[in-house]
Amino acid sequence: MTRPAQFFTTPIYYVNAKPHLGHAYTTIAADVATRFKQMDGYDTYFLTGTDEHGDKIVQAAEKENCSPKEYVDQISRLFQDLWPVLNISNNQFIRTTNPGHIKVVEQILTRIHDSGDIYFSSYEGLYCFGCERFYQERELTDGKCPDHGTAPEVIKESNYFFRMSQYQDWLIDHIKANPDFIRPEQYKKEILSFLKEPLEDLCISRPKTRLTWGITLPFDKDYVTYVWFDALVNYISALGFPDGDLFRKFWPTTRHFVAKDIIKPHGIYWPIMLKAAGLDIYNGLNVHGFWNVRGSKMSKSIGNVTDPVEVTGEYGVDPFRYFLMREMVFGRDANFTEDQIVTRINSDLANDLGNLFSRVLTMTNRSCPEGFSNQIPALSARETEYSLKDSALQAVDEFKQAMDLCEFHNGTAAVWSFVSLMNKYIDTREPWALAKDETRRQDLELVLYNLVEGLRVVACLIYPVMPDTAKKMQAALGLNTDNNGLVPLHTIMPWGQTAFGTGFEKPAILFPRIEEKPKETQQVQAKPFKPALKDQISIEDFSKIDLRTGTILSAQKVEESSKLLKLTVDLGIEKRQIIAGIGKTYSPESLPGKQVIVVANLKEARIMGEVSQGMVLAVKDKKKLVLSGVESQTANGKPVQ
RNA sequence: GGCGACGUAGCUCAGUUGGUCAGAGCAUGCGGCUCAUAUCCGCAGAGUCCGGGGUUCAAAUCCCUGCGUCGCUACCA
Repeated sequence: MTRPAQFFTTPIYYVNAKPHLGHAYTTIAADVATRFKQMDGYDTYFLTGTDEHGDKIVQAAEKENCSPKEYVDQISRLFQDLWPVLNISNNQFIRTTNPGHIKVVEQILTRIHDSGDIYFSSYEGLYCFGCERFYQERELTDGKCPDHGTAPEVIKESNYFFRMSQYQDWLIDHIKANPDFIRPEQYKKEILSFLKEPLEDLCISRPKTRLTWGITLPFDKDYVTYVWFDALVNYISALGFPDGDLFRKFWPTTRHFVAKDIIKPHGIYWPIMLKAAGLDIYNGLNVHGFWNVRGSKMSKSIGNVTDPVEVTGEYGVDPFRYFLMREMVFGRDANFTEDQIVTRINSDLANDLGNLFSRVLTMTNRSCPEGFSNQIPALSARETEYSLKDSALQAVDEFKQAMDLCEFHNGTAAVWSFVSLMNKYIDTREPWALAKDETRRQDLELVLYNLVEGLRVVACLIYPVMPDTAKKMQAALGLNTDNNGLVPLHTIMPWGQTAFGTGFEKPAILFPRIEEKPKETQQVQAKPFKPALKDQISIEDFSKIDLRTGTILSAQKVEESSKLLKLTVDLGIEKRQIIAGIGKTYSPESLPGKQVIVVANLKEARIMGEVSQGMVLAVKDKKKLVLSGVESQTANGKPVQ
């Protein structure tokens, strides 16, 4: 009998920054799903990798004084090195700079080009050669490039476009006909609502005069492909499209794990690309939410970008994986704080499971140093009264049901309900009392046997989330761990697999408690995961900025704008018109008379059709912008040092 | 401004298709046990399920509206 197949992927991560918590979560989730499916008898394949082309990479490489290839090698290495640390069991790590991948991208492009869904279209635009980019007319200042002060040239640029609109109705039908195509439900709704608007064709190329770090179009050597075909095709190139064994076996079973920010490319562009290329559509998309850190979205400027390497170093891999799976409702956003991870580790792992493991094995070791005697089955008359079997069975069922739906929080919760039940069971049966009464020797053994059996079930179920701990527990329980902790789901349940006549070692501590919580809090504040500041600049850099005092003379709303105000500012020597995005915090009437600090030598810009000759300084606090002024009234136009 | 969410006990949040849905964990208080990593077990708190309106025999759960928070985006020089 052949085993059913299951293919899981993570997105290929863009190598413009080192891995953070979000990357770790997606990858761990996919890993947990993979390990679960393996338990459930599936033949799995698990793919992750890095996305390495594009303009941003070229720029980043220039900054680092190295070639794009050297740069992407370096960052991609960080990802490749992280996964073993997090116990990720991926079968392959794909890079979009791999020759094999590039070849498949060319094939797909050729197919779709041949079938007529890629067309060439030229358009005229205003192009500034200095900036190497097109400008909209409203972006220009007096018809000139705001950066270079030169008139942009009207040039005709042509690009390749992917005709998506004709597949729109097909996609809507496909999504509706396959309820599992996009999960959870809320994201399916979101995609369908996107699809209510007509789809525009997708620009899929860049001329080599503008971008060289990419894959050359097979049908036009002067162009490289841009983002979509380059990146998404990794999912099939990794499997050896078009005729690899892996491709045939796994492709139809694909489930992609993605974060909610990239559902559009995955939920719309990708299926349409596949359809246009005449390929099977992947099976489905599992969409998860974002991790906020300490209450706000991860961002470099807030300084809360969380490094999974640091967290793992602090708390260990398994606790980290457990926390991520237990705390986030798959699909929704969740919050990550030191306090919460410490609480989870202490209460769920150390107190509930770790302590249970310890107390059961210590008692068993003491009461039955030679192991259980095999008279226990004879006690079947009392089995119902004493058994944990039904609860264990329920835990296994609920676990399986939840894990199948990627409801990892519910899966772990089901296991922990059982753990909690075992703790209650001990309280009720009072094995320490039984141990003092020789006449109740058999009752004692039965109670302990049931508990050891219960631990065995738990040790098997936690494998997808905490593979190391699963193995450790199984070893302590005298089970075979040749398969590194993986025990087939259907073999867990026959109750009574614990061997007779073999004693147990005194157990090691599974999860040490993290003590001194107040101290922890202090440490967190004293040592943020990452410094919040931008790179250092020299005094020369700073002196280039000409800051002056100025007084707002008048202010009015910019029409059709929600937060832009048009200010007239007296700089002493001259008056300036400045457009400022402070309309959410300040009303126009409240501004005249206020003295502010102005960046006086900022290039002119045109915003919403209005000229802006400078910028007023303001402090950004969440969405609020608070103007920065001077401590006491001064003359206008004075330099700020 | 547009699009999308979210607003449930002190805190963090569960509550797919409306009728034991008023819940869990943590924190707090009291009580119990002593096998165990000072762990475990039991009990308690009375929270207008953001406000208002509507649909319904019945709504935290559906519809409308108001307020608040957040994300994306547009116009953050």
